[in-house]
Amino acid sequence: MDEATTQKKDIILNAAIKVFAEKGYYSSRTLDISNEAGVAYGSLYHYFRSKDDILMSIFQERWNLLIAKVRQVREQGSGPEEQLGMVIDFIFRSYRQNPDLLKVMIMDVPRLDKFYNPENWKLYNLFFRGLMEIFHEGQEQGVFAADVSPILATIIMHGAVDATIRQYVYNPEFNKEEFPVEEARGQIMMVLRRGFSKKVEGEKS
Amino acid sequence: MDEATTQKKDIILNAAIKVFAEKGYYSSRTLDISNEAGVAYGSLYHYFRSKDDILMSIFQERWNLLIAKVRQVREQGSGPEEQLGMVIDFIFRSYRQNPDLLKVMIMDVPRLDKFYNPENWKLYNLFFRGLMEIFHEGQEQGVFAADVSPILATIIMHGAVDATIRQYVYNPEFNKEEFPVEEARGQIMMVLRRGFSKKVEGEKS
DNA sequence: GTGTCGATTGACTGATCAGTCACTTCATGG
DNA sequence: CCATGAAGTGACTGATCAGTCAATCGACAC
Repeated sequence: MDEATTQKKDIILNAAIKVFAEKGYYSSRTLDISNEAGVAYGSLYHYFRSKDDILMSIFQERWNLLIAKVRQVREQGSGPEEQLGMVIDFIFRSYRQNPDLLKVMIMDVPRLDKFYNPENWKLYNLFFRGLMEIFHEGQEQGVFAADVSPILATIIMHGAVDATIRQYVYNPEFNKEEFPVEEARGQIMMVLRRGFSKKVEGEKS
Repeated sequence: MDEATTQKKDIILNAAIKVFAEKGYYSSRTLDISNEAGVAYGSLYHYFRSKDDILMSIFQERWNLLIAKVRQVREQGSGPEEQLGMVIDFIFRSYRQNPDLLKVMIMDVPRLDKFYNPENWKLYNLFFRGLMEIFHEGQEQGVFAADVSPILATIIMHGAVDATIRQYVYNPEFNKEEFPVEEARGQIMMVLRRGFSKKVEGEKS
Protein backbone atom coordinates (compact mmCIF):
# COMPACT_ATOMS: atom_id res chain seq x y z
CA MET A 1 0.00 0.00 0.00
CA ASP A 2 1.69 3.19 -1.15
CA GLU A 3 1.91 6.47 0.68
CA ALA A 4 -0.87 8.22 -1.23
CA THR A 5 -3.29 5.36 -0.62
CA THR A 6 -2.55 5.37 3.09
CA GLN A 7 -3.16 9.09 3.23
CA LYS A 8 -6.44 8.88 1.37
CA LYS A 9 -7.62 6.08 3.63
CA ASP A 10 -6.74 8.20 6.60
CA ILE A 11 -8.72 11.14 5.30
CA ILE A 12 -11.73 8.90 4.88
CA LEU A 13 -11.33 7.34 8.31
CA ASN A 14 -11.09 10.73 9.98
CA ALA A 15 -14.16 11.92 8.14
CA ALA A 16 -15.97 8.76 9.21
CA ILE A 17 -14.99 9.30 12.84
CA LYS A 18 -16.49 12.77 12.71
CA VAL A 19 -19.70 11.61 11.06
CA PHE A 20 -20.15 8.54 13.26
CA ALA A 21 -19.52 10.61 16.39
CA GLU A 22 -22.12 13.11 15.33
CA LYS A 23 -24.95 10.83 14.29
CA GLY A 24 -24.03 7.35 15.48
CA TYR A 25 -23.03 4.54 13.15
CA TYR A 26 -26.47 3.40 12.09
CA SER A 27 -27.83 6.87 11.46
CA SER A 28 -24.78 7.86 9.44
CA ARG A 29 -25.04 7.73 5.66
CA THR A 30 -22.03 6.67 3.67
CA LEU A 31 -22.79 9.68 1.52
CA ASP A 32 -22.21 11.89 4.57
CA ILE A 33 -18.80 10.31 4.98
CA SER A 34 -17.76 10.92 1.40
CA ASN A 35 -18.98 14.50 1.60
CA GLU A 36 -17.13 15.09 4.83
CA ALA A 37 -13.99 13.55 3.36
CA GLY A 38 -14.33 15.52 0.15
CA VAL A 39 -14.19 12.46 -2.08
CA ALA A 40 -16.70 10.97 -4.46
CA TYR A 41 -19.21 8.53 -3.08
CA GLY A 42 -17.82 5.66 -5.10
CA SER A 43 -14.30 6.25 -3.88
CA LEU A 44 -15.22 4.99 -0.45
CA TYR A 45 -15.70 1.61 -2.01
CA HIS A 46 -12.41 1.81 -3.76
CA TYR A 47 -10.62 2.09 -0.43
CA PHE A 48 -12.93 0.08 1.80
CA ARG A 49 -15.06 -2.96 1.21
CA SER A 50 -18.09 -1.67 3.07
CA LYS A 51 -19.42 0.67 5.70
CA ASP A 52 -18.69 -1.99 8.31
CA ASP A 53 -15.15 -2.23 7.04
CA ILE A 54 -14.66 1.49 7.66
CA LEU A 55 -15.74 1.18 11.29
CA MET A 56 -13.64 -1.93 11.85
CA SER A 57 -10.64 -0.17 10.33
CA ILE A 58 -11.09 2.71 12.74
CA PHE A 59 -11.10 0.30 15.62
CA GLN A 60 -8.14 -1.77 14.47
CA GLU A 61 -5.95 1.15 13.57
CA ARG A 62 -6.55 3.12 16.74
CA TRP A 63 -6.64 0.20 19.13
CA ASN A 64 -3.22 -0.77 17.87
CA LEU A 65 -1.99 2.64 18.97
CA LEU A 66 -3.29 1.90 22.46
CA ILE A 67 -1.57 -1.47 22.50
CA ALA A 68 1.63 0.12 21.27
CA LYS A 69 1.38 2.63 24.11
CA VAL A 70 1.02 -0.13 26.68
CA ARG A 71 4.03 -1.87 25.21
CA GLN A 72 6.05 1.31 25.28
CA VAL A 73 5.06 2.00 28.87
CA ARG A 74 6.03 -1.52 29.86
CA GLU A 75 9.42 -1.33 28.20
CA GLN A 76 10.14 1.96 29.84
CA GLY A 77 9.88 0.07 33.08
CA SER A 78 8.98 2.42 35.90
CA GLY A 79 6.89 1.07 38.79
CA PRO A 80 3.56 -0.66 38.20
CA GLU A 81 1.54 2.22 39.61
CA GLU A 82 3.28 4.69 37.34
CA GLN A 83 2.73 2.38 34.40
CA LEU A 84 -1.01 2.16 35.00
CA GLY A 85 -1.07 5.92 35.46
CA MET A 86 0.60 6.43 32.11
CA VAL A 87 -1.91 4.23 30.34
CA ILE A 88 -4.80 6.10 31.91
CA ASP A 89 -3.12 9.35 30.98
CA PHE A 90 -2.83 8.23 27.41
CA ILE A 91 -6.54 7.46 27.20
CA PHE A 92 -7.58 10.76 28.73
CA ARG A 93 -5.17 12.62 26.50
CA SER A 94 -6.65 10.84 23.49
CA TYR A 95 -10.05 12.02 24.59
CA ARG A 96 -8.91 15.61 24.84
CA GLN A 97 -7.24 15.49 21.47
CA ASN A 98 -10.10 13.81 19.71
CA PRO A 99 -13.33 13.34 21.65
CA ASP A 100 -15.02 12.08 18.51
CA LEU A 101 -12.68 9.13 18.28
CA LEU A 102 -13.38 8.05 21.82
CA LYS A 103 -17.07 8.42 21.29
CA VAL A 104 -16.92 6.11 18.31
CA MET A 105 -14.67 3.60 20.06
CA ILE A 106 -16.90 3.47 23.11
CA MET A 107 -20.33 3.65 21.55
CA ASP A 108 -20.28 2.54 17.95
CA VAL A 109 -17.60 -0.10 17.70
CA PRO A 110 -18.94 -2.40 20.41
CA ARG A 111 -22.46 -2.18 19.01
CA LEU A 112 -21.61 -3.68 15.62
CA ASP A 113 -22.24 -7.41 15.34
CA LYS A 114 -19.30 -7.84 13.03
CA PHE A 115 -17.03 -6.48 15.72
CA TYR A 116 -17.31 -9.72 17.62
CA ASN A 117 -15.05 -11.91 15.58
CA PRO A 118 -12.02 -13.85 16.81
CA GLU A 119 -9.54 -11.49 15.18
CA ASN A 120 -10.93 -8.47 16.97
CA TRP A 121 -11.21 -10.27 20.27
CA LYS A 122 -7.59 -11.17 19.99
CA LEU A 123 -6.67 -7.53 19.41
CA TYR A 124 -9.01 -6.35 22.12
CA ASN A 125 -7.65 -8.78 24.66
CA LEU A 126 -4.06 -7.87 23.83
CA PHE A 127 -4.68 -4.59 25.59
CA PHE A 128 -6.14 -6.33 28.61
CA ARG A 129 -3.31 -8.79 28.67
CA GLY A 130 -0.84 -5.91 28.80
CA LEU A 131 -2.61 -4.31 31.73
CA MET A 132 -2.84 -7.64 33.49
CA GLU A 133 0.88 -8.13 33.18
CA ILE A 134 1.51 -4.77 34.78
CA PHE A 135 -0.85 -5.66 37.53
CA HIS A 136 0.60 -9.08 38.07
CA GLU A 137 4.08 -7.63 38.25
CA GLY A 138 2.79 -5.20 40.86
CA GLN A 139 1.49 -8.08 42.90
CA GLU A 140 4.80 -9.91 42.73
CA GLN A 141 6.58 -6.76 43.83
CA GLY A 142 4.14 -6.47 46.70
CA VAL A 143 2.78 -3.14 45.47
CA PHE A 144 -0.69 -4.44 44.67
CA ALA A 145 -2.87 -6.60 46.85
CA ALA A 146 -2.50 -10.28 46.11
CA ASP A 147 -6.14 -11.11 46.73
CA VAL A 148 -7.47 -9.13 43.76
CA SER A 149 -7.58 -11.01 40.49
CA PRO A 150 -5.60 -9.25 37.76
CA ILE A 151 -8.44 -9.89 35.37
CA LEU A 152 -10.98 -8.16 37.57
CA ALA A 153 -8.57 -5.36 38.40
CA THR A 154 -8.10 -4.72 34.72
CA ILE A 155 -11.81 -4.78 34.01
CA ILE A 156 -12.53 -2.42 36.88
CA MET A 157 -9.88 -0.02 35.75
CA HIS A 158 -11.07 -0.06 32.18
CA GLY A 159 -14.68 0.29 33.29
CA ALA A 160 -13.89 3.26 35.48
CA VAL A 161 -12.11 5.12 32.69
CA ASP A 162 -14.73 4.16 30.12
CA ALA A 163 -17.63 5.28 32.30
CA THR A 164 -15.97 8.59 33.08
CA ILE A 165 -15.38 9.41 29.45
CA ARG A 166 -18.96 8.43 28.71
CA GLN A 167 -20.07 11.10 31.15
CA TYR A 168 -17.96 13.70 29.42
CA VAL A 169 -19.26 12.71 26.03
CA TYR A 170 -22.92 12.29 26.80
CA ASN A 171 -24.22 13.57 30.09
CA PRO A 172 -25.28 17.20 29.76
CA GLU A 173 -25.80 17.44 33.50
CA PHE A 174 -22.22 16.41 34.09
CA ASN A 175 -20.42 19.64 34.78
CA LYS A 176 -17.28 19.73 32.71
CA GLU A 177 -16.23 23.13 34.01
CA GLU A 178 -16.18 22.06 37.62
CA PHE A 179 -14.75 18.73 36.71
CA PRO A 180 -11.88 19.09 34.28
CA VAL A 181 -10.38 16.00 32.73
CA GLU A 182 -7.29 16.38 34.89
CA GLU A 183 -9.37 16.24 38.03
CA ALA A 184 -11.18 13.10 36.90
CA ARG A 185 -7.96 11.43 35.93
CA GLY A 186 -6.44 12.19 39.33
CA GLN A 187 -9.40 10.92 41.28
CA ILE A 188 -9.63 7.69 39.33
CA MET A 189 -5.95 7.07 39.89
CA MET A 190 -6.38 7.77 43.58
CA VAL A 191 -9.31 5.39 44.02
CA LEU A 192 -7.65 2.65 42.00
CA ARG A 193 -4.33 3.03 43.77
CA ARG A 194 -6.08 2.66 47.10
CA GLY A 195 -8.34 -0.08 45.83
CA PHE A 196 -5.54 -2.15 44.41
CA SER A 197 -2.77 -1.43 46.87
CA LYS A 198 -1.53 -3.75 49.47
CA LYS A 199 -2.41 -2.59 52.95
CA VAL A 200 0.23 -0.23 54.23
CA GLU A 201 0.94 -1.74 57.61
CA GLY A 202 4.04 -3.81 58.18
CA GLU A 203 4.31 -5.74 54.93
CA LYS A 204 7.66 -6.43 53.46
CA SER A 205 7.95 -5.80 49.75
CA MET B 1 -54.52 1.41 31.44
CA ASP B 2 -56.30 -1.76 32.45
CA GLU B 3 -54.75 -4.99 33.67
CA ALA B 4 -55.01 -6.85 30.37
CA THR B 5 -53.32 -4.05 28.47
CA THR B 6 -50.49 -3.92 30.97
CA GLN B 7 -50.00 -7.65 30.65
CA LYS B 8 -49.98 -7.57 26.88
CA LYS B 9 -47.50 -4.73 26.86
CA ASP B 10 -45.31 -6.75 29.17
CA ILE B 11 -45.42 -9.75 26.89
CA ILE B 12 -44.31 -7.59 24.00
CA LEU B 13 -41.57 -5.93 26.01
CA ASN B 14 -40.19 -9.26 27.15
CA ALA B 15 -40.21 -10.54 23.60
CA ALA B 16 -38.44 -7.39 22.48
CA ILE B 17 -35.79 -7.82 25.17
CA LYS B 18 -35.10 -11.30 23.89
CA VAL B 19 -34.94 -10.25 20.25
CA PHE B 20 -32.86 -7.12 20.88
CA ALA B 21 -30.44 -9.09 23.05
CA GLU B 22 -30.01 -11.65 20.32
CA LYS B 23 -29.53 -9.45 17.28
CA GLY B 24 -29.03 -5.94 18.58
CA TYR B 25 -31.59 -3.18 18.22
CA TYR B 26 -30.82 -2.10 14.68
CA SER B 27 -30.63 -5.61 13.29
CA SER B 28 -33.88 -6.61 14.93
CA ARG B 29 -37.01 -6.59 12.83
CA THR B 30 -40.27 -5.55 14.39
CA LEU B 31 -41.68 -8.66 12.75
CA ASP B 32 -39.29 -10.74 14.84
CA ILE B 33 -40.67 -9.11 17.96
CA SER B 34 -44.29 -9.80 17.07
CA ASN B 35 -43.42 -13.41 16.23
CA GLU B 36 -41.54 -13.87 19.48
CA ALA B 37 -44.41 -12.32 21.41
CA GLY B 38 -46.99 -14.39 19.57
CA VAL B 39 -49.03 -11.38 18.51
CA ALA B 40 -49.86 -10.01 15.10
CA TYR B 41 -47.45 -7.59 13.54
CA GLY B 42 -49.95 -4.76 13.62
CA SER B 43 -50.65 -5.27 17.29
CA LEU B 44 -47.25 -3.91 18.17
CA TYR B 45 -48.42 -0.58 16.88
CA HIS B 46 -51.58 -0.81 18.86
CA TYR B 47 -49.58 -0.93 22.09
CA PHE B 48 -46.54 1.11 21.14
CA ARG B 49 -46.05 4.09 18.93
CA SER B 50 -42.87 2.82 17.26
CA LYS B 51 -39.90 0.54 17.51
CA ASP B 52 -38.06 3.28 19.39
CA ASP B 53 -40.94 3.53 21.80
CA ILE B 54 -40.57 -0.16 22.64
CA LEU B 55 -36.91 0.23 23.51
CA MET B 56 -37.53 3.38 25.52
CA SER B 57 -40.30 1.64 27.42
CA ILE B 58 -37.94 -1.19 28.31
CA PHE B 59 -35.47 1.31 29.69
CA GLN B 60 -37.97 3.37 31.61
CA GLU B 61 -39.79 0.46 33.15
CA ARG B 62 -36.70 -1.44 34.23
CA TRP B 63 -34.64 1.55 35.28
CA ASN B 64 -37.44 2.54 37.60
CA LEU B 65 -37.04 -0.83 39.31
CA LEU B 66 -33.40 -0.01 39.88
CA ILE B 67 -34.26 3.39 41.31
CA ALA B 68 -36.90 1.79 43.53
CA LYS B 69 -34.27 -0.63 44.77
CA VAL B 70 -31.91 2.19 45.67
CA ARG B 71 -34.70 3.95 47.50
CA GLN B 72 -35.60 0.78 49.38
CA VAL B 73 -31.98 0.19 50.33
CA ARG B 74 -31.67 3.73 51.55
CA GLU B 75 -34.78 3.55 53.70
CA GLN B 76 -33.67 0.32 55.22
CA GLY B 77 -30.77 2.28 56.59
CA SER B 78 -27.83 0.00 57.23
CA GLY B 79 -24.30 1.39 56.82
CA PRO B 80 -23.16 3.06 53.60
CA GLU B 81 -20.89 0.19 52.61
CA GLU B 82 -23.69 -2.32 53.05
CA GLN B 83 -26.01 -0.08 51.08
CA LEU B 84 -23.63 0.08 48.13
CA GLY B 85 -23.16 -3.65 48.40
CA MET B 86 -26.88 -4.23 48.20
CA VAL B 87 -27.20 -2.11 45.07
CA ILE B 88 -24.35 -3.97 43.41
CA ASP B 89 -25.97 -7.24 44.48
CA PHE B 90 -29.22 -6.20 42.93
CA ILE B 91 -27.56 -5.49 39.59
CA PHE B 92 -25.67 -8.76 39.53
CA ARG B 93 -28.78 -10.63 40.56
CA SER B 94 -30.68 -8.95 37.74
CA TYR B 95 -28.03 -10.15 35.38
CA ARG B 96 -28.31 -13.74 36.57
CA GLN B 97 -32.07 -13.67 36.35
CA ASN B 98 -32.20 -12.08 32.96
CA PRO B 99 -28.92 -11.59 31.10
CA ASP B 100 -30.82 -10.45 28.03
CA LEU B 101 -32.23 -7.47 29.88
CA LEU B 102 -28.82 -6.31 31.02
CA LYS B 103 -27.43 -6.75 27.54
CA VAL B 104 -30.14 -4.52 26.13
CA MET B 105 -29.78 -1.93 28.88
CA ILE B 106 -26.02 -1.75 28.47
CA MET B 107 -25.67 -2.02 24.73
CA ASP B 108 -28.84 -1.00 22.96
CA VAL B 109 -30.44 1.66 25.09
CA PRO B 110 -27.45 4.02 25.21
CA ARG B 111 -26.91 3.64 21.48
CA LEU B 112 -30.27 5.09 20.47
CA ASP B 113 -30.27 8.80 19.69
CA LYS B 114 -33.74 9.22 21.07
CA PHE B 115 -32.52 7.98 24.41
CA TYR B 116 -30.77 11.25 25.02
CA ASN B 117 -33.71 13.42 25.91
CA PRO B 118 -34.19 15.44 29.10
CA GLU B 119 -36.81 13.08 30.49
CA ASN B 120 -34.51 10.08 30.27
CA TRP B 121 -31.53 11.96 31.62
CA LYS B 122 -33.61 12.91 34.61
CA LEU B 123 -34.50 9.28 35.21
CA TYR B 124 -30.96 8.14 34.55
CA ASN B 125 -29.48 10.65 36.94
CA LEU B 126 -31.97 9.78 39.66
CA PHE B 127 -30.08 6.55 40.09
CA PHE B 128 -26.77 8.32 40.28
CA ARG B 129 -28.16 10.85 42.71
CA GLY B 130 -29.22 7.99 44.98
CA LEU B 131 -25.77 6.45 44.95
CA MET B 132 -24.19 9.83 45.53
CA GLU B 133 -26.31 10.37 48.59
CA ILE B 134 -25.20 7.05 50.02
CA PHE B 135 -21.65 7.97 49.31
CA HIS B 136 -21.96 11.43 50.76
CA GLU B 137 -23.48 10.04 53.90
CA GLY B 138 -20.56 7.65 54.14
CA GLN B 139 -18.18 10.56 53.95
CA GLU B 140 -20.00 12.43 56.69
CA GLN B 141 -19.89 9.35 58.87
CA GLY B 142 -16.19 9.07 58.21
CA VAL B 143 -16.52 5.71 56.50
CA PHE B 144 -15.51 6.92 53.04
CA ALA B 145 -12.55 9.10 52.18
CA ALA B 146 -13.42 12.78 52.04
CA ASP B 147 -11.10 13.56 49.17
CA VAL B 148 -12.99 11.50 46.60
CA SER B 149 -15.80 13.29 44.83
CA PRO B 150 -19.12 11.50 45.25
CA ILE B 151 -19.79 12.03 41.56
CA LEU B 152 -16.60 10.33 40.50
CA ALA B 153 -17.03 7.59 43.08
CA THR B 154 -20.45 6.85 41.67
CA ILE B 155 -19.22 6.82 38.11
CA ILE B 156 -16.32 4.55 38.97
CA MET B 157 -18.60 2.15 40.76
CA HIS B 158 -21.10 2.09 37.97
CA GLY B 159 -18.34 1.71 35.39
CA ALA B 160 -16.78 -1.19 37.23
CA VAL B 161 -20.06 -3.08 37.44
CA ASP B 162 -21.00 -2.24 33.87
CA ALA B 163 -17.66 -3.35 32.46
CA THR B 164 -17.76 -6.61 34.38
CA ILE B 165 -21.19 -7.51 33.11
CA ARG B 166 -20.08 -6.61 29.62
CA GLN B 167 -17.36 -9.22 29.92
CA TYR B 168 -19.88 -11.83 30.95
CA VAL B 169 -22.20 -10.94 28.14
CA TYR B 170 -19.70 -10.57 25.33
CA ASN B 171 -16.19 -11.80 25.87
CA PRO B 172 -15.91 -15.44 24.86
CA GLU B 173 -12.40 -15.60 26.29
CA PHE B 174 -13.69 -14.51 29.67
CA ASN B 175 -13.94 -17.71 31.62
CA LYS B 176 -17.28 -17.80 33.33
CA GLU B 177 -16.62 -21.15 34.97
CA GLU B 178 -13.54 -19.99 36.78
CA PHE B 179 -15.06 -16.64 37.48
CA PRO B 180 -18.58 -17.03 38.77
CA VAL B 181 -20.73 -13.96 39.22
CA GLU B 182 -20.40 -14.24 42.97
CA GLU B 183 -16.65 -14.07 42.73
CA ALA B 184 -16.75 -10.98 40.54
CA ARG B 185 -19.23 -9.28 42.82
CA GLY B 186 -17.02 -9.94 45.84
CA GLN B 187 -13.87 -8.65 44.21
CA ILE B 188 -15.51 -5.48 42.95
CA MET B 189 -16.87 -4.80 46.41
CA MET B 190 -13.43 -5.38 47.88
CA VAL B 191 -11.63 -3.05 45.51
CA LEU B 192 -14.25 -0.34 45.88
CA ARG B 193 -14.35 -0.64 49.64
CA ARG B 194 -10.60 -0.20 49.77
CA GLY B 195 -10.62 2.46 47.11
CA PHE B 196 -13.27 4.56 48.77
CA SER B 197 -12.52 3.92 52.41
CA LYS B 198 -10.90 6.34 54.74
CA LYS B 199 -7.44 5.22 55.73
CA VAL B 200 -7.69 2.85 58.66
CA GLU B 201 -5.10 4.36 60.97
CA GLY B 202 -6.25 6.37 63.95
CA GLU B 203 -9.20 8.26 62.51
CA LYS B 204 -12.18 8.90 64.65
CA SER B 205 -15.48 8.27 62.99
C1' DG C 1 1.11 10.22 -29.73
C1' DT C 2 -0.82 6.20 -27.99
C1' DG C 3 -1.55 2.53 -24.64
C1' DT C 4 -2.22 0.95 -20.00
C1' DC C 5 -4.00 0.86 -15.64
C1' DG C 6 -5.22 2.52 -11.31
C1' DA C 7 -8.00 6.28 -9.33
C1' DT C 8 -12.27 8.68 -9.45
C1' DT C 9 -16.95 9.68 -10.38
C1' DG C 10 -22.09 9.71 -9.23
C1' DA C 11 -26.45 8.00 -11.19
C1' DC C 12 -28.73 3.95 -10.58
C1' DT C 13 -30.73 -0.43 -8.49
C1' DG C 14 -32.26 -3.94 -5.66
C1' DA C 15 -33.39 -5.06 -1.21
C1' DT C 16 -35.01 -3.95 3.04
C1' DC C 17 -38.43 -2.56 6.59
C1' DA C 18 -41.01 0.60 9.64
C1' DG C 19 -45.25 1.95 9.82
C1' DT C 20 -50.17 2.21 7.76
C1' DC C 21 -54.78 1.00 7.10
C1' DA C 22 -58.88 -1.25 5.75
C1' DC C 23 -60.73 -4.97 7.51
C1' DT C 24 -62.27 -8.76 10.99
C1' DT C 25 -63.08 -10.51 15.54
C1' DC C 26 -64.34 -10.08 20.19
C1' DA C 27 -66.29 -8.27 24.53
C1' DT C 28 -69.50 -5.60 26.82
C1' DG C 29 -73.82 -3.62 27.94
C1' DG C 30 -78.27 -2.02 26.94
C1' DC D 1 -79.45 -9.67 19.60
C1' DC D 2 -77.82 -5.62 18.08
C1' DA D 3 -74.59 -1.64 18.66
C1' DT D 4 -70.29 0.15 19.76
C1' DG D 5 -65.65 0.44 20.02
C1' DA D 6 -61.50 -1.77 21.47
C1' DA D 7 -58.29 -5.44 20.15
C1' DG D 8 -56.19 -7.79 16.65
C1' DT D 9 -54.67 -8.74 11.78
C1' DG D 10 -51.22 -8.88 7.89
C1' DA D 11 -50.68 -7.37 3.02
C1' DC D 12 -49.02 -3.39 1.24
C1' DT D 13 -46.28 0.98 0.41
C1' DG D 14 -43.17 4.59 0.38
C1' DA D 15 -38.84 5.85 1.64
C1' DT D 16 -34.36 4.86 2.48
C1' DC D 17 -29.56 3.49 1.37
C1' DA D 18 -25.58 0.37 0.78
C1' DG D 19 -23.24 -1.03 -2.75
C1' DT D 20 -22.49 -1.44 -8.10
C1' DC D 21 -20.74 -0.25 -12.42
C1' DA D 22 -19.87 1.83 -16.74
C1' DA D 23 -17.73 5.78 -17.93
C1' DT D 24 -14.02 9.24 -17.45
C1' DC D 25 -9.70 11.09 -15.91
C1' DG D 26 -4.83 11.44 -15.36
C1' DA D 27 -0.10 9.87 -14.76
C1' DC D 28 3.41 7.51 -16.54
C1' DA D 29 5.81 4.50 -19.97
C1' DC D 30 7.48 3.57 -24.40
